[in-house]
Amino acid sequence: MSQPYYLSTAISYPNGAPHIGHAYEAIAADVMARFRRSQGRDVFFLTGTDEHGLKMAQAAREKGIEPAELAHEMSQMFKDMCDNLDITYDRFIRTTDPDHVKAAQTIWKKMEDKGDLYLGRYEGWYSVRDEAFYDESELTEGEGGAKLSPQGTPVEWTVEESWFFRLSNYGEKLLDHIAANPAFIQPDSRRNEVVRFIEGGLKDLSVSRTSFDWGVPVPGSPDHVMYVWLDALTNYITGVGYPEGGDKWERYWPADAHLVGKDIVRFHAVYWPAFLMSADVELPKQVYGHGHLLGEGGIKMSKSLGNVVDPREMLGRYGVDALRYFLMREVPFGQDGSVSEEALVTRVNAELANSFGNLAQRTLSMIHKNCDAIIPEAGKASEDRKLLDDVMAACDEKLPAAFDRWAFSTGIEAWLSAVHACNAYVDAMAPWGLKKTDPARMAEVLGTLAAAIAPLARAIAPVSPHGSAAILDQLAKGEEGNPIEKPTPAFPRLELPAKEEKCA
RNA sequence: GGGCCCGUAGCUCAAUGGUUAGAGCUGACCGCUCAUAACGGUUAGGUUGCAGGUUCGAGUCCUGCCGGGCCUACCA
Repeated sequence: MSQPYYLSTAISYPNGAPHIGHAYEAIAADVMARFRRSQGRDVFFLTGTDEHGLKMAQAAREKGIEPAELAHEMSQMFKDMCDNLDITYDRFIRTTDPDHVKAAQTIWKKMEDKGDLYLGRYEGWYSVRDEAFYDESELTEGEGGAKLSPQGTPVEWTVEESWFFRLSNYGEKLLDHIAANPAFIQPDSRRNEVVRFIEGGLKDLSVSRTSFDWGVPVPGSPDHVMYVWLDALTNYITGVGYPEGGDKWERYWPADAHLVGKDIVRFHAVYWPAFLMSADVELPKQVYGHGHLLGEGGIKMSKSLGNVVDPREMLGRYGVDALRYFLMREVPFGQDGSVSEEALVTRVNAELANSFGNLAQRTLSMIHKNCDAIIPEAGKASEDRKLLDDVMAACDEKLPAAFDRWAFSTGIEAWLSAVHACNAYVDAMAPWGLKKTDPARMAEVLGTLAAAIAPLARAIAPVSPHGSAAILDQLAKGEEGNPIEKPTPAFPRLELPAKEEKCA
C-alpha cells in the first residue's frame, strides 16, 4: 500500500460568496494533492464549510429563514466553486454534518475529562460583528459617544457565563513541540510570529457562548454552544473518522498538512494543537500559512476600492487551467502577491499558450504532416540526449523538490526553462529544413520532442490538468505505432476584454 | 511602545561575505517560417532606499535614518 498523505484546506465561513482568496487556497491545496498522487501517494484531501456562529444565525434571521437552510444554500456555493475549479477533494465536510457534531462533542468531553475545561464568567465589550471581546482600553469613541471596537464596529457590554479552556497550561508544551519540529509551522516567518505570541504568555480561552444557539451544543450544558473555532478546527479529525477510529483514521491521521491563510495561523498553530494535546490526539505534522492575494499595485482588495477579483468571473472568461496556472505561477507561495487580469492574460499567453502549448502543437503538427502521423523514436545524438536530460531534470527533480516545500512558482519556473530549451532545440534543429535534406534525422528530432513533451505535460498536470490531459491524450493515440490525430491547441491564447471607457 | 520582515533594471523577482549584481516580462534590433502572428538569438536598462561602520573584499554583516508591510502590547 502506498504512503498516505492527508491534506486539508481551512473550511470557509460561508457568510458571503466565495472570493479569489478561497479559490487560491483551494487551488494550491489541489495542486499539492494532485502532485502527491502523481508521486504515487495515497491522498486524502479535505475541504468544506464552517457553518455555525452568530453571524450565520443573524444573516438567516434577516432573511427570515432557518440558519440550517441558509447554511445549506451558502455551503453549496463553495462546493460549486470547488467543483468548477476541478478541486479533487475526497470529502467536502460541513460542520453541520451529524458526524462532525458528534466529533466536536467528543473532543469536548475528552478535554473536560482532562480537567482542562472550567465554567467561568466572561464580561466585557463584545462586538457582534467581530465575534470578539475587547478590553476597555482598545475601544475608540465613535459618533455620538458610541463605543467602537478597533475595527470600528459597535460593541456592547456583555456578561456571559462561559466555559474556559486552560490554554495557559500549554504554552511550554507548545514551545517544546515547535522547537522539536521545525516543519510544524511554515514558512519560518510564521513560526517566529507564533513562537513570540506564545512566549508572551497564553491566557485561558473562552470556548462556549450562551448568547446564541446556532452551534454545537456543549455536552451537559444545554444553554451553551461551542466556540466556533473549537467546533471548526475539529473538522480536520472528523473528516478522517474521529472519534470512531477505523481504517481511515489509522491511515491518515495525523494529517500531513493543514493549509491555511496567514491570518488564521494562530488558531491552527496554537489553539488547535493545544486542544489536541488536551484530548490526547496526535498533532498534525504541518501547518502552512500561505500569503494573501492583493490587487494591482499591491493594494489590498476591497469592495470599496472596486479592485476585487471575482474567481467565478475569471473562470468564465479564461478557464480553469489559466486561472490555476496564473495563481500558482505569479505569486511566490507563502508571500503576499498582487494579481490582475492583465497579468493573468500576459502570463498565461506567454508561458502556457505560446511557450508550451505551441511547442506541443508545432511538434504534433509536424509529426502529423511529415511522419504519416506516426510518432518516431527519439534520437540518440548528443543534442537529443542533452535535451531529454534537461527535461527530465526539470520534471523529475527540480519541480518536485520545489513543490515539496510548497514553492509552486519556483517549480513552475524550472519547468518553464525546460520548455524554453525545447523551443531553442526546435529552432536549432530546424526539422522543416531536414525534411528535404535528411528526413531520417527529421524524424529523430521530432521523436525527441515528442519524448520531451510527455514528461512536461505530466509535470504541469497538477497545475493545469485539462490542457495537460489533452496533450497526453493526443500522444497516447500514437502509442504502439498508431497514427495520431490532427492536433488541436491544448492551451489557447487568451484575450483581455476591451477596456471600458474611463472618461465620464 | 516591543518584535519581525522587506526596499536590487520601467515591472515581477534571484544572488552560502568572494570574478564583471543575474533571470523573466516589457522595449529595440536580427534570424526563422514547423506552429496558437507563435519560436530562437542579440541588445538596452543599476549610485542594490539614504548615510556611516566592520572587512583584503558588503546587495549580503553592524549602527542610524527614510519608506513599506506584518505580528503584538499598551497609554491617553
